[in-house]
Amino acid sequence: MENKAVKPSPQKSTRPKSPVPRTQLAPDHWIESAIDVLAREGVAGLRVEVLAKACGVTKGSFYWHFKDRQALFDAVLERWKVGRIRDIEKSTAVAPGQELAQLHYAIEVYGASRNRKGMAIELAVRDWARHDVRAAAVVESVDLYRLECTRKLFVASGMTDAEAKSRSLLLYACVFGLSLMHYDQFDDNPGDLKQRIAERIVAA
Amino acid sequence: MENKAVKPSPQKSTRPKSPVPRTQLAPDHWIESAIDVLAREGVAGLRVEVLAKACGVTKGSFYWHFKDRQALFDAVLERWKVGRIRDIEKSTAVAPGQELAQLHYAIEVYGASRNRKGMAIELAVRDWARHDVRAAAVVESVDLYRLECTRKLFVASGMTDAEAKSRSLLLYACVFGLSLMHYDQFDDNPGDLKQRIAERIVAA
DNA sequence: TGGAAGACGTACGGTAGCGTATGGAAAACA
DNA sequence: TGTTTTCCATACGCTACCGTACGTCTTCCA
Repeated sequence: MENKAVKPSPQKSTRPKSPVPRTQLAPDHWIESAIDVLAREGVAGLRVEVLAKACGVTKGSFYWHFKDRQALFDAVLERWKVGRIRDIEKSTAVAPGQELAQLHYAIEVYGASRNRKGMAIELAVRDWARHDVRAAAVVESVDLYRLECTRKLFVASGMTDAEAKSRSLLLYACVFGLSLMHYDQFDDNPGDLKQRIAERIVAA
Repeated sequence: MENKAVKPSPQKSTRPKSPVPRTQLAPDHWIESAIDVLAREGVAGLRVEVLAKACGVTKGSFYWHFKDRQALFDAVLERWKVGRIRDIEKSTAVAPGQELAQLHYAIEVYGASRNRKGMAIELAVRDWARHDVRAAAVVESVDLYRLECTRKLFVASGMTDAEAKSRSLLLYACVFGLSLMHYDQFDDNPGDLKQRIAERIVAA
């Protein structure tokens, strides 16, 4: 396995066509690939040589684009943060009178099975935040933004500010908490359970 | 650093007094130490040589008591499981008429700052369960037991079974979800927020 | 067209960790 | 007191990483 004098092999069968812009393209590719791995394996899976193999290159490329592993971590966190804030803005902008419907929609979206990867990233980042102050700071800022947005929705639907705050916190706590639990055997109609929970969170 | 011909040093200054029962004592010590590390660093921190140093011994001891690393994992999961079930039984046994008070107490206990380590273990095990089927099975059985116990409390307090199920799920989802979130900056009176949330979960 | 910079491959040293093999001390036992 | 069993230490091989040094190819530009 060692000292294997591999032939040069100029064409590594990867990179079949990308003759146009070589630069400024790779960093994004690294980050997106890293977020994929983050969703599947958590931050512990973000290893330089593994990512390189997943990208079809070697470490040489990585250390050209990033100072070190921590630089990739920072880039991943930053991209996650801006992505979350953009999504929150998009999903809490609503016409007057539709606030409660929008809150229901927000709850449903997080629990949807099509959003499995998004929730996996969410949980991975939160677990990351339990051991890393940088990740914790990002999670805190995202949480604050989310809580503020849904608080405004509750206020717009007629609640007091104190009540809106507690509802907002309840909403996200429940959304993330549900994704932590294993209740498949608890009820044969989980859709009904979720519906009742959403009502309890949103309804007056 | 290498090939350091260390002197035998028969007395390693550890084990100052334990002349009574040598056997059958170490395995528990390993498991308890492992759970400590689990709370602080997650399952990724459960490394044989690190644990050995924390216990004041070497790997030799570990591999005498455990077949391999997975055996320790299994032991940790088993101990956590029986500990959780014992606690649940203790905290959901209640005199008739006190069901709602007991539910409030359960919510408060999980969020209490004195229970920080317990919640850290809880989150570590749940993150573990996202990448390991054995941990997932343990979490599932514990969740099922918890959900059943609180469901009975809600039923005993006069709710329908369907409503009790959704409340039970809401309770634990919220408890675990809150511990995932960073909302220190969201409100200057988190106690009031928690109180309102608990009311929303429990009250009719 | 020839050199310079960009982008990547290869090889190396170093660390951390798993699991095994083996020796050795202490206790239990006969 | 001698032997066996417990229990642990030491040393070893192996793998997976991180980060660096350096070589190589391509592309762009004067």
